[in-house]
Amino acid sequence: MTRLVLIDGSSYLYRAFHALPPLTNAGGEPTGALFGVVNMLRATLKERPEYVAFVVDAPGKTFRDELYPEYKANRPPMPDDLRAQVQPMCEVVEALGMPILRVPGVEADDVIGTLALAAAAEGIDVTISTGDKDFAQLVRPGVALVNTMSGTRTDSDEAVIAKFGVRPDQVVDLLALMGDSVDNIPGVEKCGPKTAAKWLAAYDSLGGVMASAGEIKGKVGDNLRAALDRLPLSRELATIRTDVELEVGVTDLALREPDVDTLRALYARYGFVQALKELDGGSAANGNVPAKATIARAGSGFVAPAADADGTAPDPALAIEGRYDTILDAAALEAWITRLREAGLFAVDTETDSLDPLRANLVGISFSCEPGRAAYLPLAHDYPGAPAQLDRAVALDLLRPLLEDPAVRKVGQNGKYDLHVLRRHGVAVAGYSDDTLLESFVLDSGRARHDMDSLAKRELGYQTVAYTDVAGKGAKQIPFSQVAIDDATRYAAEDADVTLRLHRVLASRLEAEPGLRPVYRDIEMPLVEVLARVEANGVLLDGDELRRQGAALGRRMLELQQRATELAGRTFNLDSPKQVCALLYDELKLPTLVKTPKGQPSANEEALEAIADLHELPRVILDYRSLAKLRGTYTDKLPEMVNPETGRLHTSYQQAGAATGRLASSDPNLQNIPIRTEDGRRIRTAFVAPPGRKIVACDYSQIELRIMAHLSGDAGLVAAFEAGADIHRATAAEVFGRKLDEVTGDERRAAKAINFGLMYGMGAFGLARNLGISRAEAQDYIALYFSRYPGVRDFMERTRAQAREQGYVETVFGRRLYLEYISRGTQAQRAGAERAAINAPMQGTAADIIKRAMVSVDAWLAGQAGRALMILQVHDELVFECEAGFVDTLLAEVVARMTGAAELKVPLVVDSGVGDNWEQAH
DNA sequence: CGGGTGTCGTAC
DNA sequence: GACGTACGACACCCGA
Repeated sequence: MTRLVLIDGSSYLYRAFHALPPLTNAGGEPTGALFGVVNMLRATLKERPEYVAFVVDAPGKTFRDELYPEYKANRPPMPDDLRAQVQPMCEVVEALGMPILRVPGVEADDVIGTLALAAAAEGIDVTISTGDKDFAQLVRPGVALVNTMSGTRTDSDEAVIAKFGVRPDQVVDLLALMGDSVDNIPGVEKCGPKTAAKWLAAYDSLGGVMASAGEIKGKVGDNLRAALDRLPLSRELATIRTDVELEVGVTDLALREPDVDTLRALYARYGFVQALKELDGGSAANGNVPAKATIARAGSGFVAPAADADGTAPDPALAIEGRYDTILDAAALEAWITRLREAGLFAVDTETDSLDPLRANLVGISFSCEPGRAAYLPLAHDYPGAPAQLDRAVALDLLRPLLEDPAVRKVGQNGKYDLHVLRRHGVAVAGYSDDTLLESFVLDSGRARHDMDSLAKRELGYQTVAYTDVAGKGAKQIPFSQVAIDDATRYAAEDADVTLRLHRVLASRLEAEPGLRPVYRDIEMPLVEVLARVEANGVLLDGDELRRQGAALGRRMLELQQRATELAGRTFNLDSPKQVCALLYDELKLPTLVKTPKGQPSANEEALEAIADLHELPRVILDYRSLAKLRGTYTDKLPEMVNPETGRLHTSYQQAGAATGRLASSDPNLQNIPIRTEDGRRIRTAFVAPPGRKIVACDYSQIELRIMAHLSGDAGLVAAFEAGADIHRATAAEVFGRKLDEVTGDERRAAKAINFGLMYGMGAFGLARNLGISRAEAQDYIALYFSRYPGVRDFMERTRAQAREQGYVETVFGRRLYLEYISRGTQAQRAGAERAAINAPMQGTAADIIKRAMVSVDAWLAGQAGRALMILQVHDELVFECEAGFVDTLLAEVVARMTGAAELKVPLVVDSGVGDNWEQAH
């Protein structure tokens, strides 16, 4: 299909100017905005569209100034440093072969709008490249928006709705209601995107909103009525014209061949190293940049500060002056490689341009094999005036034998990240033997933070250079590739240096704890690479299915919203607990039966459920909320997170995530995908296997209760599990004095609540609330339970005592959880610590067991040539993607390895399922 | 506009 | 005060 890309030049120039630091080239000319725009243009041209136009505003007044003299009156004049970059920008655009359009009397927006619709009408695929949200009004079949700076694409009604909460044809209405302080367009006071979208959802259009202005209550309603006269004008100002008389047509906008010589001269003049490289076919930069004669320099030089009063006393020997090299040529790199190899163990750290290791580009690597001595190897620093660096592929080829040698040990801080990055750049690291994050986690889970800055402060009394010190923060943050190499060396080499020093301290502490060593060496370290593989495998997501579900949920939400408005007699934000409380309790005078932890009236599920018999509204809010949750957290978010490189969804597992030893999952969290309700469970149908493959799910049956049986040794509980009984039914039979087959549904439900409640340290109060019975009855149940399972009572008492005496509790495999508040702090804090103490051995042992199973299963999978992949872990469940013909083999092997991961006093049982998607596999 | 807090809700 | 471990969405508030 023929493509046309329309670039909103003015928008990018302004955005790049504000987003990037005030860079200059060697001659002192400002280049920051130019640099941003050039990078954007290079990215755009990679797609080689047939037609392209770079559209900028022409000087002079436009029809909008005629309509409204105050239009853009608040705009400050263009800063001189930006103005100076306009001409160079046009030269680069010309040299790249792009037509530039400047039309007097209208704005660039109107030119873009007109061309976009004209081209789309001819069947051309139009992409508008802009950072300006106003263009969402133009989205329709054949017209898409991209924002190259943020990497977002808006190409459908659904995408616009996801972003703004309204359809493309409602965008101008939304903009009119909101107003725009930058362009000085008046809107409705206190009406932001949320309020405007809500009104438009209820009344469809600006006309509808204006006609119903009388119904809208509150201060914003008054503001709306005050603004009624102005709104038509605001709407006109916000409307992008699509009928401008133009002298050019789409066919005049063909992309020409670039003028390479001119480009080379321009890039060299402004110091755009990366762009130059690309121009010359990706080879190292040539004579236009300083020759690469630089040698490794010693001594960026810093002195570690003395420990702060609140830090533990540092070993003075550690506070030595660091000597950090920057490696810029092959000779220096080879010298370092020799040094690292001879050391036998070294710390390594990668620097990249993203927190997501599955998207990050490698910018540099640092090493250290001796405290205070480290090197940084920059590979892709790209800013005006950046020195020539070793070619990334060449440097990695030199490093590969070292990094892939299992006999040379590597230490990292959260090395899973670096393993991912290096793997994606063609290096399969071997010999990854130690991780300071995990050393700290195993030594001190529960009491301490394990990030490098905290560790350095606590263990070394040393304040590291913060990332934000070199890269800035918030809107001013720059990618690491634009950090000056000297600053980068100071930061990155220090990371490697500190990692190595931390390892020395933590490894010797670990050495002194024989009970903890196996947890670290046999469970956590082997798991690092397993998790990296699981994350890299990812899961295939049916994004269209989720988008369909999201749209359906949206329709139901709209109905509920309208119903809520009727019942309330006014509009309100259903998503705001505060507004819901004001409405239900202040206006409708419903009783406040539940309070938040801070003592305020609550609008949570329990509270609304409690008043659902008194009024129809609480039920509507509850229904709305359950749908809003699914849409906001899952159906709309997950498809956005699919990795474009792999086409799959990759979570990140935090190995030091939960103090008990459990993993945590994030970005996205795939450990809390719904399953309990039908609407929720449907989301799992979108976690699919590709053609010819199946999803296989294997989960431990009642693993924590089995561990409770093991730890307590309670004869009754152990016997029940050995008999293979339905444990909740068996508990009910014991507690209520029934035969197994006489247990009623309610009795089993109560027994289940007791079983789970006990594991969480719940008391009579909680059980009563849970089961809707009196506290006295709940107390009776618990007493009865303990009389039938006396071993469990003893175990809990023992655990509490151990926690108080030692300050920690242990899992079956020796993992410790320290409980800071077990013998100090408030009464509530101590009670909380006791509950955590009771829960941790069970939750933590379950975590140990599945981690061991994962290591074992992964070792087997490694020999199966990809016929099956481990793709998810959800605390007691492992999920695989597997060739259809290999399912039986996989199941046999996985079940054996999961059940064999621990020898307890009761058997471990694994349930499994197979299907085309995760829902079916249950 | 970004960070921090509060509230709510999903999983095991 | 009263059920353990997580992550994350949205609203709201504050300060730049």
